[in-house]
Amino acid sequence: LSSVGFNQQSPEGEKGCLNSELWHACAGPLVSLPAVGSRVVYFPQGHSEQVVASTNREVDCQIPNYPSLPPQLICQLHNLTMHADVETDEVYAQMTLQPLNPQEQKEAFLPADLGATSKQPTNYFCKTLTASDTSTHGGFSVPRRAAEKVFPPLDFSQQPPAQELIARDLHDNEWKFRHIFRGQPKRHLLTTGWSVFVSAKRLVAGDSVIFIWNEKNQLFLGIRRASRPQTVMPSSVLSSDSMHFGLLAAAAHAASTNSRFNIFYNPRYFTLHCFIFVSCECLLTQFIYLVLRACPSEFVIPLAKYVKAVYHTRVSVGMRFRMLFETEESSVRRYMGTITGISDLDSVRWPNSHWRSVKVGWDESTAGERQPRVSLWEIEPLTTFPMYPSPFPLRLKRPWPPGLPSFNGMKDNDLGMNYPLALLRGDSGDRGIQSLNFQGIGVSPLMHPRLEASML
Amino acid sequence: LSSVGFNQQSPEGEKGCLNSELWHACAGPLVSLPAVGSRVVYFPQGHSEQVVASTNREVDCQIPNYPSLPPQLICQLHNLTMHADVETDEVYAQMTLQPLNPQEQKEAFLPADLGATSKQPTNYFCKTLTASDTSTHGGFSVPRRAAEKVFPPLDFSQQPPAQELIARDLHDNEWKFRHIFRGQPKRHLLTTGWSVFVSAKRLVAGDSVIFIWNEKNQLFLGIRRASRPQTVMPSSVLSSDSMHFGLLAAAAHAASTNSRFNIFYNPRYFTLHCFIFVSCECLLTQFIYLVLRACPSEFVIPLAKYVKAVYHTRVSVGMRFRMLFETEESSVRRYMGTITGISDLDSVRWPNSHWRSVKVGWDESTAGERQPRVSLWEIEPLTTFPMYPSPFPLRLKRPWPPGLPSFNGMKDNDLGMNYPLALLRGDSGDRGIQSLNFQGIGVSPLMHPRLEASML
DNA sequence: ATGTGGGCAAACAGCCGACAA
DNA sequence: TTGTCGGCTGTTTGCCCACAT
Repeated sequence: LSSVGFNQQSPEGEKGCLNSELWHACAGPLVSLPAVGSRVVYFPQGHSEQVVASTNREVDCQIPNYPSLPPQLICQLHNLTMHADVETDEVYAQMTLQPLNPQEQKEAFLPADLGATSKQPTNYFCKTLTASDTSTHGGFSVPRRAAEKVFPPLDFSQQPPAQELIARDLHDNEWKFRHIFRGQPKRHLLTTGWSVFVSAKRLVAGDSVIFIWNEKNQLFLGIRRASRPQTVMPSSVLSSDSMHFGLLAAAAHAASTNSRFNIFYNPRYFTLHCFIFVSCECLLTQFIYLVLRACPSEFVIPLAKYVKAVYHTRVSVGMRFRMLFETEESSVRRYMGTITGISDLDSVRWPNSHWRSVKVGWDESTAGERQPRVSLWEIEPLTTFPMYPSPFPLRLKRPWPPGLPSFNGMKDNDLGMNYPLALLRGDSGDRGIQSLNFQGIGVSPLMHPRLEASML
Repeated sequence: LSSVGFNQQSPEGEKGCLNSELWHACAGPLVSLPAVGSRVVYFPQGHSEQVVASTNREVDCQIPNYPSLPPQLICQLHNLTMHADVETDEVYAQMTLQPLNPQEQKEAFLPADLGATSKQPTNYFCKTLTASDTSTHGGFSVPRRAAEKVFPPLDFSQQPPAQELIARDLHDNEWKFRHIFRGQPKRHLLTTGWSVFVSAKRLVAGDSVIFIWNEKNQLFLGIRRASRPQTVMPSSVLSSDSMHFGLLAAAAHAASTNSRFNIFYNPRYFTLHCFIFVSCECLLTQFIYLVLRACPSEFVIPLAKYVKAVYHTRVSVGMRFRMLFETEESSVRRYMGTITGISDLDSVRWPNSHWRSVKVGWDESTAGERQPRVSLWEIEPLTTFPMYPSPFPLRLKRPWPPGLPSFNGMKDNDLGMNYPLALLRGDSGDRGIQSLNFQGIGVSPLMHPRLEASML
């Protein structure tokens, strides 16, 4: 009775039956989770970075070295549960890891148990909400192909055709919507029930909704907020210094006793990379800012991935590579770059760590940008043939306006595979948007002639 | 640029100019903070308890002993800032502590620098919100004496008398209310602006609002939620095991290097004490549950308080004592009990700790209840004369219903000094409420004859 | 194909005194 | 003294289409 009113821990966590497809859809296309039972590599240094990201506090005290804690621990993944924050619906995973003993460690390098599960659902759509979608004046405008693909078919003999949709979110809450096909020209709309959902989830223009239609004819829906982690305030519990002590001490203790420990992995805390381009259009200089989410800070990766990258891949300064990025519209793109150095990120505390040991330069960034660092397993070295700097990329986006999150002139397609979008900032103001905004249906983003032409 | 959108740390914390009176009013009458510069005693064990309370997770892994960490650290309090959670307005404090070196420790016991600041404001009122107060149908009914005491006087030549009130909350946000004196009979009301406040703070019936009128003729307002900590979900950042490692490692490191460390103190995470009574009324057995908030888990206390309690007070089993409690309506009450034992709470990990070393029995609880534990400095031993068990106390309250937080049949007075309230649960259902609900104006709670009669 | 806005009806918010506890 | 309610407006919500992109 001393814990009256404290039983708020995510109920879906207790049951452990959170919908995996939906979780992955919300986590994004780059996120894959190691398989339960497989061997993984855990990087305390990367874990530390995530704590910095989530507490928004750098460590400002002297944290001693933990001699028993190497920069990476080879572990057995005993348990993995997917969760979603009750307040914000932010997805995260809890993992139970057990460091292998020295004997097991040696054996670990022999069999390559590859095992990463990334069940991106097939029948789903993702739409970035417009001002109309989130206003109280109306409902939700469903992209036609999306509605046809993931909603149950309407009875078109009715006038107008309409039905009730029931969808479940990550917490297994039920949401009911009236789905109607009307208007001139005809279109799919969600009316009654939509605004309740918008206000309950506190959605604003720019956020995204995801609908999934699975094999069992069940409908699910999730949300992805527009790059602003909401919680970012564990405050009042533990100082960020103590948190860093905590993760190091927990890992060190587990390593020295070969016992299990738990970590939380939040795939939506990305490493942000910033690209800046200078191009010329309409005889006016254009500055193009591009902020991309790289692979999330994966501080637990499959052992096989680590072994392959560290022991079976030869990298050297000057070598060219490709790397996957998630765009603001949540599709995947590859960017190219060159390795400019290989060195310790923190040679004092974490000597000989492979975590972000590779300094890189991006083809598209100006020389003025500081070099970001990546880890070996994040990049795909190109050894076959050398490439000269590629033409300017297409997935451009200006940094999120710090104030209100309103959108103008944006276009997305209807199935999550968005087409390129270019927003320019420069002397000619927003005029450039018009000339670059297009729908590249059936055209490879890398090959779209119009944008390439406009950039050079 | 890698921290785009992450600057959400409480702005008032940066400036450090949060209104102290308001903070204390929200923290409650039992909370006092040590003075900056003074010497305090820090209990890692108590800190641990607060982490358990805020994460709602017991430690389920084996945490090793930290040999360099004694059960209590004598520290210098270098810095103390008051904060309020941006989302929930929950108050908390950050303290910077520096363990004294052995030489300083010895000296510490000589001069008794007493120093606890508890600036409970004088001109304030606290009202528990009714269903009418929080409904969208109307405004806020201001208790007459409260309005006269803390609101600027109305111009009664107007018909009806009305004015605009501007009050600031803990985040220095401005809230405007129309204050009007009307109705038949006449009463003070807050109308326009009130519902905006209620929905912005997500207040429900049972929560409390506090208005303060200070010497500079400024009006402040704060809230206190009805015993349900809202956040309780640091989740997704660090496992509770790691948090325990963290607080211990941080304190141990600071102790061994005599360096500073930071802690968060959340005064609203109380120790809940549960009292159960059995009485007879209307020929039906009545079970009366009483849940009280004890002194909060004060794991940082003034050194003088510690020295006095531990070295200058003689306690023994069988001794009677009094202890302060905060009631559901946020006034202070003393309850009496008897010391039933003195022993380590955790003799393995924290031998010879004074943290909750005193086992007690309460006069009002039945024998079936397990004995709670208190610390020496929380109680006030009675050495003058022995007392037999006091008549049943009056401040009764049934445990908060787990579901919706609705109130019925509650009465509070207008100045935070609430009068007794009795709610019964038993075979006769809620009928008992009627017979026990009263206003004891001018009657000492301990002496109210009607309730005493009804209980025995 | 789909975002926005005007028109309109129904629902809700919110101010008032009456009444009762 | 103050909590709740019925009565009564003014505002908002939310469904419909037209129109523009």
